[in-house]
Amino acid sequence: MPELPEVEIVKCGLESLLINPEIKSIKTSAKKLRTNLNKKDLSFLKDQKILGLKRVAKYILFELKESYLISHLGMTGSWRILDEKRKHDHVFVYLTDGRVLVYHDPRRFGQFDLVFKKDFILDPRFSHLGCDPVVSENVDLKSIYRSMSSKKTAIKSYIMDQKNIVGVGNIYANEALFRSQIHPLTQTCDLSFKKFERLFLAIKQVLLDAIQAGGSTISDFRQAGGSSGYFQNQFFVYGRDQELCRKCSGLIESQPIVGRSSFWCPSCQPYSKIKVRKASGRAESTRKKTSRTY
DNA sequence: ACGCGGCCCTGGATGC
DNA sequence: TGCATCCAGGGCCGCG
Repeated sequence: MPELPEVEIVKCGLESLLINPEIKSIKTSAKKLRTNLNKKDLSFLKDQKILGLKRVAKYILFELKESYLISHLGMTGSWRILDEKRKHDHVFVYLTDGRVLVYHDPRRFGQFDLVFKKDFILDPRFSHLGCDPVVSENVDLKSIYRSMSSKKTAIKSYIMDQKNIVGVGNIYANEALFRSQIHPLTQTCDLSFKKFERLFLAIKQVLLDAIQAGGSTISDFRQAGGSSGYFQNQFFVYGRDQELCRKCSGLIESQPIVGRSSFWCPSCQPYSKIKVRKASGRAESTRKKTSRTY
């Protein structure tokens, strides 16, 4: 299930496969993906040179002269150079060097689109994205924290919302919360700045570690080219319900949070509401100090 | 305005 | 063995 690390790895894999490539034509299967290229797009894409690849959040962008061919892997999307046709192959990119790049997606949650560069900035999919913990420099944590504190939702759901922080899906949200010792149900308004800062660093680190390990391979994810990642061997909590915590040997617990399976260690991630509350005078002074310090 | 549940979709696991 | 049911989840939509 591709989150930021997996998408980054697929993008890098595609970069290495596509040296000086030119699209001859693109064909699609009749099956519906979440969004498909239409006939007009397909005719526009003929004879276009691929100038480069970018990753924006969990999207892969094939940079063309005036436009971007957008690919989102959804849950089970993958790219490979066509060897033999397989069930669930949906998009075939015929290159002028004779090779065929093929997009495979059993669950068909993937998306394709063509967006002109001039329209890119206004595209609602890209205009509301939060910061990218892996590539953004000088992230203004204070301002994210201010906006977060005014909301009331489970922190896990908050960090998975691409409007807030991009690239974090269910696996890495669980793992980052474990690393920063925060219970996933903690309300955003109850989290201190210090804990949020710790969480943000944990998110960044877990994403970087996963990239380093080649991503996580759970059932469907494959790198461009087909090899597996091995970050799944380093999970502390994800998918480990009722197993022993690798840190304290307590039992990992699990429960859906906002519709997504969530895992935590109750002793490493105690659920508490410790925060500097705004109501009291004492809290107010601490709050002032907080905003000065950070 | 914002938070949350439902939905899309298929393959694998589980239950009977 | 074979069929039915459930579960996984990224992002969009609609409801309260």
